[in-house]
Amino acid sequence: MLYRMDSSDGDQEMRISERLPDRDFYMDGDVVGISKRLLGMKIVSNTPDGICSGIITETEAYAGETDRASHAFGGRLTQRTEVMYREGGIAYVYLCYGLHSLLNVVTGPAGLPHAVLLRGILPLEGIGIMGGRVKRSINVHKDGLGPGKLTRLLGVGKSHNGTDLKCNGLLWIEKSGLSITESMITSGPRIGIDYAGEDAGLPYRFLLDVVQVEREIKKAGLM
DNA sequence: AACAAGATTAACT
DNA sequence: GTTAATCTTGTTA
Repeated sequence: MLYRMDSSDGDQEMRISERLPDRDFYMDGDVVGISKRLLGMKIVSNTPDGICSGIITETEAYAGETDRASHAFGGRLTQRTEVMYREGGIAYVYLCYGLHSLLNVVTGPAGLPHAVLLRGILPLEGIGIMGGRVKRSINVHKDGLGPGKLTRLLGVGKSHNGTDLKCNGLLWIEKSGLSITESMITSGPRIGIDYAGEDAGLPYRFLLDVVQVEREIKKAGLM
């Protein structure tokens, strides 16, 4: 499948498949490392409304059975967590507080229930479609921040649970081509997991400096 | 079968 | 800063 990048790229046209991270990218057992490497990549959704995308700007690592904040803590293998135990490179979507769909990237080999929660995007393509979903115009600096807000903008819901993110189907992740350095990343404790006891303080939340990212986006001609 | 809690958000005071 | 909205899941009985 071919897909034309926006006009500022002139006649540059590239196969999406060349931008899809390979299977090995998701198989890494280091979920913290993947959480950082996902920053600056592009998440894309394809729904009947059209294509929407955003640059991933905030992530959190959930380190499987040994992490008190993880749904799989203690080896809990249930209908809900079963997706986390599959091979990396698929989506884990669940309903939080009965209201919000939260989107995770499952990572690691089968049997290792690691996942990365996507907490923030900088909307890129399909901003008009996103506006329709929230019934007002989009503020790209605010409306993509928050795990529930991100899924609403992208039109992601429980039906996306288990979706393969390694292929361009309904929901996938692409390399953006942006050059992200360690100096653009800050880390801190995860949000909303006070119940996790001693693991609540782990610095497993990662944020991209939006100012620097936008500079990169302009440099790369994505905006 | 019943129940408490939750990886949140928006709209309040 | 506080609170309502809303429902699936995991746990306990």
